[in-house]
Amino acid sequence: MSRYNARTVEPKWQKAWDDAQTFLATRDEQREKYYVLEMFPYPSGRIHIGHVRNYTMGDVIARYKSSCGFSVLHPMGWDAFGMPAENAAMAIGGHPKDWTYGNIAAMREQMKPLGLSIDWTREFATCDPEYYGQQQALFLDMMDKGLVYRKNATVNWDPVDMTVLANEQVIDGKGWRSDAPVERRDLTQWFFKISDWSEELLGALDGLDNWPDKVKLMQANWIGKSRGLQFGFERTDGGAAIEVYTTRPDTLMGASFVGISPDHPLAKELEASNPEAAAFIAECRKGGTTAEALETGEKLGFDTGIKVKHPLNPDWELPVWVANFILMDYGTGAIFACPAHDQRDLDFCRKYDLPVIDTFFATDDATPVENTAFVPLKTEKVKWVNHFAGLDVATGEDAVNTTIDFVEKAGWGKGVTQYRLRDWGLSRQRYWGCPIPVVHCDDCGVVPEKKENLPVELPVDVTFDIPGNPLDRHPTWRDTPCPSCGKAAKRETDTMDTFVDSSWYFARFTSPRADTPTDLDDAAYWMNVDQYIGGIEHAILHLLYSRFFARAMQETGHLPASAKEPFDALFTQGMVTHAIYQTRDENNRPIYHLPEDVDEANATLRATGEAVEVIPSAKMSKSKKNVVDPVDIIDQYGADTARWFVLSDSPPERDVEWTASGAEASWKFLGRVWRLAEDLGDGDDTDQDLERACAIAINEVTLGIETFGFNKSVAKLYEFANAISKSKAGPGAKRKAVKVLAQLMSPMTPHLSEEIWSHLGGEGLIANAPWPVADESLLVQDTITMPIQINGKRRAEIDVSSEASKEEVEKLALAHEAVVRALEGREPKKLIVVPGRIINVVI
RNA sequence: GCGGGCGUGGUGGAAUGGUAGACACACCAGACUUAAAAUCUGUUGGGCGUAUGCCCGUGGGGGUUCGAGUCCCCCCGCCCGCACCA
Repeated sequence: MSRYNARTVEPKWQKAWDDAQTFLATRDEQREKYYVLEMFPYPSGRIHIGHVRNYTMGDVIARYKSSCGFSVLHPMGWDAFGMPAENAAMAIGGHPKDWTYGNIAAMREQMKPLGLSIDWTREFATCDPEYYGQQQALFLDMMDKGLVYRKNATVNWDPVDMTVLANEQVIDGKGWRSDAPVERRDLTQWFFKISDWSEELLGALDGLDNWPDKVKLMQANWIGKSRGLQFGFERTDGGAAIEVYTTRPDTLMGASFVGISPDHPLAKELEASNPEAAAFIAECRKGGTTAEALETGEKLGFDTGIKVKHPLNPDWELPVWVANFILMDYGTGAIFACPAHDQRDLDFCRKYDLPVIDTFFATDDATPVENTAFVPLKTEKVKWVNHFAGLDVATGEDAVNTTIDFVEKAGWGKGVTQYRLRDWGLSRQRYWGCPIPVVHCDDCGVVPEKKENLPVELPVDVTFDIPGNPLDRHPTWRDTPCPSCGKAAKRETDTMDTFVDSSWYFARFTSPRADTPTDLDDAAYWMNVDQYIGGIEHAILHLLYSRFFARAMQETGHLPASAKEPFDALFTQGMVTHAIYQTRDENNRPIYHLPEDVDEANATLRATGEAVEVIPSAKMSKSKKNVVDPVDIIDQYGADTARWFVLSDSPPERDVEWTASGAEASWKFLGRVWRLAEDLGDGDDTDQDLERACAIAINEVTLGIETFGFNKSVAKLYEFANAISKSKAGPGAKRKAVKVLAQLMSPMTPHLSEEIWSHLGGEGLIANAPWPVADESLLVQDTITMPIQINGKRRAEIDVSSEASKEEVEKLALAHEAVVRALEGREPKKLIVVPGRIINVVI
């Protein structure tokens, strides 16, 4: 008996697939196409076990669909621009380009042994000039269609390094390198007009039937459509009225002050004239730009001394405050605060001693608000106090609508639909990205580069020894003649957000070498992506931007109308986690230990026997040392084991914890399957039970794959393998069953399956064999077992004919000993029979 | 802070509102072996009971239902996102 040797078997079959060009995607109008795509990786340099999970899932789908007769496209590429390459250049020297391409080569070598069914002829990296040149062409077309514009926007500014920082580089409000407090600063930047598509992007979510509800909900909330009231507060000093937008106009009688953003025009006016205001606003500009920083930071206010009149009572004056938590980007940048029904407003009013006025109460409790705002659901009925449109008891929803109608009739405000979605700022003041292909000319203004001059390539002779954007200080690259008038002009030195790169790569895969962004015929054949797979962390930005880009590409003639929604089905997979092992030093600080240094069973260090603390299931992180390297796993057990393990146990959308014992168990199982096949004889014998087990396995494994229940498919395959090993059937029947087993396992463990297939004399490659079909006639059962509940608790079960009528089942149930005993001669209060399912006798 | 999700034995998990714990890990027992490994067989949610069996049990509390892990409300914990990380 020879042991299955993955180390020799796996490369053998990978070569066989390569030689046969098994995974080459070809346009075949005779066959239905299937495009499966996993979110492409950032080339960090090492593949991560999370990559293995992601790509294995896609590979299962791709191989399965291929067996089902589809013409499959399953490509791979690299999301290769971004900050880490520049950081590496700063930290260890060298060039971002060399670092990136070196990493790509290394990762490709680590990925290939996984045996993924990828068409590697379509591979590209977003930092290839061939790719980003087409992206520049696309950008120019979008410019032409008015989808791009420039305006001022706020960035994180490091006053010591004199450079723009990404949010990630701001730690507790300080620059990550300089440790200097970060300031907010305005720059002129490029924007995509995604907000024009708010309604379209929101409405079209309804059609995405094969997207997770949670993702659609997150996107809908992100777009944030709301209906509210916009009106002006007149100033007592005769200055321009302050326009506010509110989604709760019904609470206007509870207004306590008017608040404006530090970036509001009025605030800027005060900044120029009032030193105190200027000092406060300067204070507000400290710290990072994230919504999280703004909303979790201390709420600060400044009383401007300006007063406005309440629109319903000219004698009622409200103070105007500048408040640091009001965003200029949303609504009008000004609000009125109603502290009784908004916790943030309440906290602010208590802090600055501003009035709190209740406008409604719960229907059964009229306790005035103290330190907890009363914020019922908008659908809940509440009792109003002194509502100006005469409301008594009504829901918040009704109150809002009634109020807007009232105000519109009275003529001092209007109902307005707002979206929270902001335009997409794509400018980055960094080197390692796609250059924005425009030129700034003193005479002509902003001039698009000519298409024949694309790609605008990044210069290679740059250094990263000083902070800032090397493009900015590269005269020979920056200085260029104006494409329009030919006079000396300067290139735009901003590069594009890397989200731009990933917003259309899926379309490029349909014709990766085309000399236009896409080839419309290829795009029409391959688009849409039938199944997209990636992490939930991309639920909003990447997926929303891609949906926007698909529409923009349609407007600019690069995608057919049918590809408006680029991803027909989306699946968001969980992370691979691992326990953290730690001991403590004399100061009780944790010391982390690598998994291989720990005896898992006893939770002790192998070297010393010292006990370790085990923190289960944490995100893998190098600093916590809880990382397993897929390369080591493949070396030790082979790719099939790694693939089988990441598909086992945990449902794909949930996190899976990597354990050494689990990997070991997967490896043992695959060995068992090989031994099942190895010494099989042959014959004409058949076995009814095994045939039935085959039919059940085919149906259930297939269902599992179709519904992303890979863990369930795996469990069914265990059952099926167990059934075969326990079966007393003859060699002919067993041989047939094992061939089906190999086929059903082939999307998950393709190498082992090929080996078994060829060993058992299967025809050609199993990768090309058609997916097995269950003999439905074997699945029909004569009798079924039904549980009997008494008052909802299971007390007995009966076997009934699968064709028995409801009445017959009732009769049988009532005659059952346990039921008779429980009834004690009484009639049941109720008798529920769910055919084929359950019987419940209520006494 | 806001938006979204998750929580089931010692562990990973299974369960169209219908027998909670499939399948696997781990543990324990047995077979094989001089021995170990490997392999094979069997037991295993907790409690009570000689036993037919009974009680408890899906993060905590409440509700809807003949019936709730599943639906609703409140709370706790953890995870993801928050627009310049990818």
